[in-house]
Amino acid sequence: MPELPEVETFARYFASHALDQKIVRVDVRDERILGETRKDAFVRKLKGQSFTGVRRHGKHLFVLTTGNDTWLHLHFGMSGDLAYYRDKKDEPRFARIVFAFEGGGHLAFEDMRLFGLAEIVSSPEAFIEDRGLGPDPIDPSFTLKRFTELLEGRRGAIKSLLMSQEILAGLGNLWVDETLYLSSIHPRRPIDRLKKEEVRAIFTSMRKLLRDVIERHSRGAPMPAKSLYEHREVDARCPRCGGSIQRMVVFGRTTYFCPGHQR
DNA sequence: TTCCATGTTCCGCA
DNA sequence: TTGCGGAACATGGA
Repeated sequence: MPELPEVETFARYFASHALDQKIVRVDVRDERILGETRKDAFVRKLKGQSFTGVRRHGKHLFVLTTGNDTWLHLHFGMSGDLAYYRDKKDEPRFARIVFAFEGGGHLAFEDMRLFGLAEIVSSPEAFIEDRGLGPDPIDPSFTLKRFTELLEGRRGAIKSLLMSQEILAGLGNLWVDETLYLSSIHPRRPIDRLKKEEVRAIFTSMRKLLRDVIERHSRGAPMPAKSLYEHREVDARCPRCGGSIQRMVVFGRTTYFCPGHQR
């Protein structure tokens, strides 16, 4: 379940379970999760090291190791997850990489659909630069002014822009829909026809939503009953305006919205 | 059996 | 140059 709030949750999980323990074994169960990286090189870089800290940018997680200039980069694709456990019988079914630590703990990087990626990178900054990723929307330095600048001179549907990682890094299909639902903006609204106060509404709703979802994940709390998330179904009744939830395709993705209040 | 899935990339077309 | 539609990737789950 990996968009920005989920990856932030993974980052915290990683930090609270898997830091400062010597990696005694690296089991790559399916090499396809390594992308272009060769398995022996991957194992050589990590075995005998410890993880010492985590960082996140958008949907990307970076873990610093005691090796010089060695960061583990994880992307969770559509179905990636982390699981820390001591007893081997608790290993997840779709574990693709298992790190075994001195002391008996294990961290599995699981990913049923294999769209995820694990690789070694020299630094998060270099990776972000190479990939051309946009700013992270909950970074303190990301302001309404910067958001407004991102929209300048652009055309097309607002949903497409919010989904584009080179513009803004971290939102995906679910939380873009939720952001626009909260902002009362139609997913296909042309960017150049957004009023100033609508841009502000999107910015505010997006940041509040992302922080709220992270907080809910940390408590294991469900989304509010009035969220679109709980009503992603054609003809469901909109809990905000009583309208009828509809579905369409935008940016190649199934999009739920309420035509009653999203204009 | 068929459709759908929280992501990304590549290609062709306008 | 920008934006968009479609397909591909891999593997379930309903």
